Amino acid sequence: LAKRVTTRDVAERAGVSRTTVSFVLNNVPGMRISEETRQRVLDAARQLKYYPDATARRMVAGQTKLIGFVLRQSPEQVFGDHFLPQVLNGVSQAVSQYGYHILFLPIPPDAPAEDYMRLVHERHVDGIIISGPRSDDRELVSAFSEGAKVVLIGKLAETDLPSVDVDNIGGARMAAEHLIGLGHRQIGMITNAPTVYTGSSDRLNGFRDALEKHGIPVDTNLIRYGNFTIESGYEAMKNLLDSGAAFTAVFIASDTVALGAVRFLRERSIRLPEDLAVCGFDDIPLADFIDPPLTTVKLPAYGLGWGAGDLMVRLLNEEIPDQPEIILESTLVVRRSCGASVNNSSLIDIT
Amino acid sequence: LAKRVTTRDVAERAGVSRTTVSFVLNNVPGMRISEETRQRVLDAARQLKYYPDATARRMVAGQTKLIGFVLRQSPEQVFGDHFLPQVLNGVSQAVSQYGYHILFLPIPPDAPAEDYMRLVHERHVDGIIISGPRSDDRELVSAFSEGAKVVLIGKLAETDLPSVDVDNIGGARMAAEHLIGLGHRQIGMITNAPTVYTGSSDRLNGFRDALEKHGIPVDTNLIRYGNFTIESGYEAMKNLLDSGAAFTAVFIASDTVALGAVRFLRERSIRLPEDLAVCGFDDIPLADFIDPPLTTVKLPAYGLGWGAGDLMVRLLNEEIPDQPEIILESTLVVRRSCGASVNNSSLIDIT
DNA sequence: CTGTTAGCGCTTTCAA
DNA sequence: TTGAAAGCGCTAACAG
Repeated sequence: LAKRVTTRDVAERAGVSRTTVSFVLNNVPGMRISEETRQRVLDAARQLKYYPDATARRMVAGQTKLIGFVLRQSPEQVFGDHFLPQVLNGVSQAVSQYGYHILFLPIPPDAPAEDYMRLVHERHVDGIIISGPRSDDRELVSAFSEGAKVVLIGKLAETDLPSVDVDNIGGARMAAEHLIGLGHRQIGMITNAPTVYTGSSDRLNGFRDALEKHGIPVDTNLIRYGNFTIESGYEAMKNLLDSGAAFTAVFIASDTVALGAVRFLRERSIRLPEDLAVCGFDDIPLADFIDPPLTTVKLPAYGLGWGAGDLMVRLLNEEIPDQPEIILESTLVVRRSCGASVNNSSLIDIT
Repeated sequence: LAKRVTTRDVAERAGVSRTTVSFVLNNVPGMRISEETRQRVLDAARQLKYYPDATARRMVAGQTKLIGFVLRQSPEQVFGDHFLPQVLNGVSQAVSQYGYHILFLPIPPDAPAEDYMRLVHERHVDGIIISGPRSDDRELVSAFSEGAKVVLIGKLAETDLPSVDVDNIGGARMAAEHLIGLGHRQIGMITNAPTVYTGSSDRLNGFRDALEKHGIPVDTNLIRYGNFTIESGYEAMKNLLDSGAAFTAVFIASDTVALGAVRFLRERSIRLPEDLAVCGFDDIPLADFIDPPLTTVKLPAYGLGWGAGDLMVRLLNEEIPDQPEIILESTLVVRRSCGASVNNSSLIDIT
């Protein structure tokens, strides 16, 4: 590598001091520099192909202009993460206009929080966005109260850290009401994950809400628990069906889990939606392609990322966000797995 | 924010100089420090919760320990990118053990190369990995020859930049031979994208190779061109079918494009694989779930990322890689869309 | 209008 | 075995 060109070189070439170079190149306001000197500096910089050194700038600026994006997921989860590209893109777009870059750090859930807290302690980044925080990531709370900039994607129970999340309760309620509106009264549910996850218990609660609101008793025998995976959906559905309980519809709080359930239903030759109505959650890309296309709740993935990025920038600017906990609306996407009339058959409507 | 704790504070507290602090904390070899002093320093650091400042370290080390991952894709492409999570994970795993972090930067294809070259010029990063370089990203070549560390995921025609890519030719050949082995002689093809993309023309060439090798004339009338999207597959298949040409199988060089094609075939009530055998490329997660499950060519997404990360680390260590152009093997995943006998029905085999 | 000077926090010769 | 001092490249008070 050729030796690096510094302000010193530019200054020498232009016959001025390093300060002047800095002033000219940064267009420091209030610093009136003669047009002639100015040009000399600019020319010298161009000829020498001078680029300011980011690290040196950070050193003096006291900030890195880097935001850590911590993905608290196991590699397997990451692989199956249909939203990551959108979320990442959202974050990136939100912060790039303010001069920030994204430091991407995948961390398995079983790794100690220390692994990513180092990012903030050692000042690799100005703040961190944590996607999928674990409920025992308590370091976050103390770090935040000590001034660290932290934004959650998802929620951490019993904390008031700045966060962006999907309206899981509302989304689940919407799904359940759709089923109820279609005339179903015996509705089963399979959660997306164990209820230790806030998102899971929220979806379960939304489901319950809707039933109660419509005077339908919640039957615990119709509830099963998924675990993120396709397999867990297969097992849960098998278990639910084999229990002998009667139901005409199922709300499955994860499309991925629903995939497994649908597989099992196919094996048993149970037709959708004729024999059983199925409603999912997430709207993964597959949802529109399985047979029948799955009615589900669409999550605003890009918005999640954008919201987190935007919130972080505000935090970094010392703005006190009026609303540090952002809840994003989700929308019901009606396809054919519930039996509702759909005029835009996915087989024809290509968008 | 509380004032930052520096080596000075630790030194003061331990009653030693900053130098000693640095020696102790970094375990500098050959520096024999009395066990007592050593402990005093360690204690002081712990009590003060001292963390070395990453930026300051970079400043003196002359390297950032950051690797730029540039995603040269439009936002729409990013959204539909099923491989990104795996690739990112691969890169991250490969470099993290060497102390590197990933700087993630999505850049639309129509943005000037300058937008990401700044990363290397201003030394935000020690090197960049470019996923999906544009054929006119020539700055990369000159930058590389001037010592910049660059690794491509994909290929840049007529250059010998270090790169990691999939064996598109071999993969397409494999797909075509599978079809031929099944007895097909009139085989159509829909490309994944215009042939200005190296990957596309490679897949087309692999397809041709296979036919020629088996003495089957290549019929240009059976070739159509996709454009990354589902819609383009729909149109291409429609066009191919309406042309009146006769064929019993189609090789579609992208599962996404194949999705559109399959939609059209369904509309025309053409059964797979009875009426027409279809083979895809990529093995996107959906491939196993559409009806019938799609036979396709699986790409080593994680390996792509890992390979790029590993290559970058070697470059950074000034190792001259014996093989700067890595070509990763792809594998044929036989499902049911081609009519081959499959003992692991996806409806039963849950993995 | 421009230059001198003092750091940012750390590592690392070189002396003591 | 430890400390003084220089310096990474830049910015920004403060003079001149």
